[in-house]
Amino acid sequence: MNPYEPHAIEEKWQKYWEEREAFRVDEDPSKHKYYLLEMFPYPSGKIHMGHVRNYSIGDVIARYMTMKGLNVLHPMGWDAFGMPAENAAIERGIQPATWTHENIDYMREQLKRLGFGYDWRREVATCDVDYYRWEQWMFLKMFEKGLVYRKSSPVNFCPRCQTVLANEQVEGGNCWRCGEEVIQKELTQWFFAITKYADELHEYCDKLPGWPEKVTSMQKNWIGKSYGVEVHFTLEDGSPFTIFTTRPDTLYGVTFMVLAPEHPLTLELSLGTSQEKEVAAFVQKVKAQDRSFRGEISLEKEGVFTGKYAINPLTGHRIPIYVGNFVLMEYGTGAIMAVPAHDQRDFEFAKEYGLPVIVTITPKDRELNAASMDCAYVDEGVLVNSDRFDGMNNREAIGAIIDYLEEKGFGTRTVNYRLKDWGISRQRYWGAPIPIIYCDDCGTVPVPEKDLPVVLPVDLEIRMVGRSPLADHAPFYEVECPVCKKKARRETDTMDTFVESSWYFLRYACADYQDGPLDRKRVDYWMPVDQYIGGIEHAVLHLLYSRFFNRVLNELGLVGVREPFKNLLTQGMVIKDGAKMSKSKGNVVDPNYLIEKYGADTARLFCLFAAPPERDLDWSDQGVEGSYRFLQRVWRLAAEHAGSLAAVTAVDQIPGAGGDEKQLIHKIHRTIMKVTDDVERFHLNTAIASIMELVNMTYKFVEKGMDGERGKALLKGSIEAILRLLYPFVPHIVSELWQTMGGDVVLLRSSWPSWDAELVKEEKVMIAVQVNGKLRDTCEADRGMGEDALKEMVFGLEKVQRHLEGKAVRKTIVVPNKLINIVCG
RNA sequence: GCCUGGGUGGCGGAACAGGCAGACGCAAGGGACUUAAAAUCCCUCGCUCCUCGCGAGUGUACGGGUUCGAUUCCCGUCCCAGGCACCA
Repeated sequence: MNPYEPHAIEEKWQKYWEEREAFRVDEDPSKHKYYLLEMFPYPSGKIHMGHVRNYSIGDVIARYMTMKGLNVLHPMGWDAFGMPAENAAIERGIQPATWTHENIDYMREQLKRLGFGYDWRREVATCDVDYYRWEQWMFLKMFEKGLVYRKSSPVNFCPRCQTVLANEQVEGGNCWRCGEEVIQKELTQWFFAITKYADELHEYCDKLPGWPEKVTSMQKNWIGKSYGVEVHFTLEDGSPFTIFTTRPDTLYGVTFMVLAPEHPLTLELSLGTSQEKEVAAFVQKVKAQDRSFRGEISLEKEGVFTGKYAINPLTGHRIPIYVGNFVLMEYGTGAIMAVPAHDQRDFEFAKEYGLPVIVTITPKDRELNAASMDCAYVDEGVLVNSDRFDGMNNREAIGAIIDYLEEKGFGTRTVNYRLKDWGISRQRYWGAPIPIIYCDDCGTVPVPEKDLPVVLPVDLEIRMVGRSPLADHAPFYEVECPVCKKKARRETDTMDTFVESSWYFLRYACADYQDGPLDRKRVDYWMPVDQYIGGIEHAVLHLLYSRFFNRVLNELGLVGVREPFKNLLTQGMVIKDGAKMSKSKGNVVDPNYLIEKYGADTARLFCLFAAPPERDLDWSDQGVEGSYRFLQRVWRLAAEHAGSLAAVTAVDQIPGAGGDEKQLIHKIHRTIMKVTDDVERFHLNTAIASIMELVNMTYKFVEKGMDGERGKALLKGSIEAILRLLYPFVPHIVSELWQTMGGDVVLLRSSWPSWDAELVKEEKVMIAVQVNGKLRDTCEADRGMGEDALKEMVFGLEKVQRHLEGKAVRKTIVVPNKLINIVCG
């Protein structure tokens, strides 16, 4: 028997797969397709354990689905634009393009050394002109449709990265990438109109049963849909003053109004009043504070009276208008009605400035006293002081009051979203150029389609100056206006790299297509992605952008489906010593080291066995040893008997078999059933555990001595089942052993084993025997034994007798083939 | 504060639909083989108590409830992780 030498066999089989293009796949309408996708990596330099885990899970599913006979698309590519390439350029004087491509080449080799089966013909790198040229094309189409526009607005800016960030890319006031505190800056930039799809994106969250609820609820939360009403108050001169509220049931309790400092009316209202100076000073002061500071929930509520009043359309009351630091311009109308009795924020503000409190909702069990309240009452109750709505439950009142407002023309039912449009301009070099030209005479002119692509020059010096190096590179920005042919200037910002990752999964379907962005026919064959696998960190970023982008492309006629990802699996992080692996923590395990020490199969097996995919994986060096030991055990089992079993025909059932043979047959079939079921549900850790059990039992079978030819045939049947079941997890060692045993490796790749439902059942079953719900004994019985026979047998047991002593049996519960519980007392 | 998850041995984790809690693996302890070590194989392994047995009790964050029976269902509490958060 040869010893298990992972390196030699892994190299051998990787070469074999490569030479035969084993994972090449073509569109074949006669076969069922299965599109399996893992989130593509950023080519940062080398593969880390998170990738190994993600791609190991994916590879199991891809190989399993292939074995089941599906036509499996399993592609890989590179999210290749981004800042680290520029940083490398600044720090080491290497061109971003060179750095990126070198990294890609190295990482591609690493993926191959891990034995992942991809159709490499479909590889895409987003920094290649052949990729981003189509993104520019899409940008132009979106421009035509009004889905992309330019505006000046305060934006999130990271001083370290020297660029703008989308709202989704700010985490608790800090940059999602580098952690630097984000500041606000007024900039003109390009936006994708994702809010036009806010409602649909929200609604479809409930139509994605294949997604973890955690992710859809995070997306819903992010979109932040709230139902309410815009109420038209008026100023004393009769001009309109509209606010948004979700609580029209409290309209009779309004005692003041508050405007956001940025609201255009704020300064206007105070003009000519005694408050003018004070308001102006307040607005100045608030604007000087940065947004993360203003967002602090603990921030003291402050405000100033504007000098003007509004009229409540329901009551006709004259209500003072304030400006306040806690009202946001970006949400609703930038103005609110304040009901201190039933809103905690309003309550705090009212207390601070001595404003009145009017109770309009009372709880069922007590009276509220406006004068003595120490916090707002925000729960359900019955309306009071509310004219015709008195006595109504406040939940019902919401609808009733909205109806009344609409009838009278005082308001309009409205839905508000927290989601903002997606700002995509980045003042960075290493990204896809935005295909726009600015002309003094013609204004903003899109680059004509025939002039695409706008190629990113790859031969300029990269410096850290707070704007794109492209802005200093005349050969790029000096351009003639496509309309009037006069001198014009090209847009020098590039697109957010999340744009590239919003459609790469479509390009895989037709990566070589040259006549357009996507080959509809091929895209239609493969889409949607049947299973998407990646980290939870993209729950709102990438996954929301992709859903938006796919919809746009669907409307452009490029894709047939509305939702791109049918099923989503979010895998957990890889943890060591209680923290995520990171250079700064010094707890990184290098995949190269693992491959060298144990081989790729062991690395894969450990990642899959140590925890279920969705959970965080606690790294354990001893656990890796254990996985290695298991593979050695499998190796010995198969390799040792390969010779003596060469001439034997494998069987997995023997009519009339008994004893150990029967037990093993049963185990083989039950394991096949269990592993199939587990893999379908992504319970890969338990799938491996049950294969281990079968291996253990097969060893025992060998030790007990096989019964001649028949036993050998069964042993071979068991080993073959083990190898087949193990193939998706550890394909190198299995391929080698399969070949050693004289099997056809091509066949192996398409033969997931099936089980015989009859053989899964055991004829003898162990019955748990309980007295008053406590386990007292177990006994063996024939499957399907009648209740009476079973009772007779069980009542005869000594331990049962002992616990029944002196007690009367009240009843007996029998769960067929499982349990009997005798209730006595 | 709100929305998701989650809490099971020394550890990672099992238990699919309410029916033997702790599969599988790691670690630990004991033994076999060996001149020795490694490797391999065998045994023990939730906790407590005792008369050490074919023993008793107890045990899935905590407190209740439903049930013959609850890790699983219901109510309440605590803790941990992630997300959102003056969003009107």
